[in-house]
Amino acid sequence: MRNTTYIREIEKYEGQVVTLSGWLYNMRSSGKLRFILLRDGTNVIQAIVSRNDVGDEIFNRCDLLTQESSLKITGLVVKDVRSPIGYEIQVNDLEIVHIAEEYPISPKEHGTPFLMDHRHLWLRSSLQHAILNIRHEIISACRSYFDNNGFTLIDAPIFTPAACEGTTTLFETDYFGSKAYLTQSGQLYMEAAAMAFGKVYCFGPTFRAEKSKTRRHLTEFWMIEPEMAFCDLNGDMDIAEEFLEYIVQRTLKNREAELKLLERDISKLQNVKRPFPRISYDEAVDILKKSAEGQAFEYGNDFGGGDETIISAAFDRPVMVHRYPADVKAFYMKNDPEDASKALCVDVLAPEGYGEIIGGGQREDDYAVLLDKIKKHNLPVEAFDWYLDIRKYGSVPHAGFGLGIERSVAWICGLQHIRETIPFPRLMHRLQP
RNA sequence: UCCUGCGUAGCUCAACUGGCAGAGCGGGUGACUGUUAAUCACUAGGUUGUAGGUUCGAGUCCUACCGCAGGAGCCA
Repeated sequence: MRNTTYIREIEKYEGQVVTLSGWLYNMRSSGKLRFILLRDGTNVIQAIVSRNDVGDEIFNRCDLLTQESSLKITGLVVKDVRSPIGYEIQVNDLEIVHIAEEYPISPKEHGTPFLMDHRHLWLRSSLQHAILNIRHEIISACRSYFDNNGFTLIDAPIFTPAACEGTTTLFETDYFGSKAYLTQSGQLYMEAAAMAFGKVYCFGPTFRAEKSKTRRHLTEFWMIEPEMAFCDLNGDMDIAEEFLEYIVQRTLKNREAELKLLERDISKLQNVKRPFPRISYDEAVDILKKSAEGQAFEYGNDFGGGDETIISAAFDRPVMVHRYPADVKAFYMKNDPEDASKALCVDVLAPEGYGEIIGGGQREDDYAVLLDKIKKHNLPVEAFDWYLDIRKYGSVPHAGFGLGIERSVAWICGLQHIRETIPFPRLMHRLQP
């Protein structure tokens, strides 16, 4: 058993009799007519059942149908200007596959906690369907970009023996009697892989046990992390902006219908073209100091969510902020040779207040300096033996970055909250479904 | 962890200063041959988050707890 006809390509079948399989999205009745909205995962189409055409037995079957019941409809595909998709089905036959119990999600308003409790059903709704289709497009574009530019996919492990960045809280698990942690970045492994393959990337889930309750945080999210040997900070920024331009422009091209359904202001995305502005941390602080709300900012700190919004509001496309104070950045960042207090790092801030979507930079490639940094951060040196080895056997300048998939999806879709950008979100207060 | 707010029908919400527990949607029954979140009529549906307290009387006031939402810190 296999479907051959989907609503997405219904225009190919105009004037023909087809069988569609799907679920009842909604039904209206009018005397001896039944209007069935059939959803098949690719789109929704209206099917008209007339008592005079199908006879009493098939017609009465319609009245057994409940919202989200599964069914097969056979009928003639006809053009109709009243239809949102231009076509409808005049039904000859209707087969019920399963009568659904009373469906909890009605076509009217619901609150997010209720919908999240029913996330496994909420996925069937049109807006969620659009968001996850765009997520699929973005992930597909990310992979295409790296695959087409000479990068090799190298999967990083999920279980790790120690923190990549000492500051963040990790999820701890029992690993045959010893401790293991869920990864918060594949980067260290990508550095090793870059020395073997030149240009590599990994794409996988990432875990943060921070008790963050904001619209920008998940405890489990997906990150794509490229790493390049023989690459400095400028080369890193070149790749980051070309990469971002590619995924945004490809999504615009292939997912116009979904973006329209989400009422996304497309013009904001059309601006996402190279070159992106590149400003230093010091210049970003100047922007803050000139703004009304940012004057309280203390030089030397990392930017908070509100600070990032002010900085990004000064530009009409993503802005790359480089050379933060080394003290607020991770131990593996290389210091700027022209100003040792700064790190050769870059954060890409999305427009419209969506915050940091990319973080990256040039890595420390000197053995002695890196060892010193590990010690200064109070990290266990033994756990980083293998990582230090990379600096012992043909060390080279190298750089990379990580892009947060969900924050990117939220930005491109124009969503208020990150939780709808992933099929089954994991939040501080949500592990179900 | 801290700050703020919210818990009333399946869902979304009302209920004045403490005075009979309400509506819309959804469900059920019926009407309707072009409906677009269809419409119309009828109908069922409640331990007001939990436990105490104040009061003649608590959805409403007080205390504690539980759950949830937003924000801060931290980060992608």
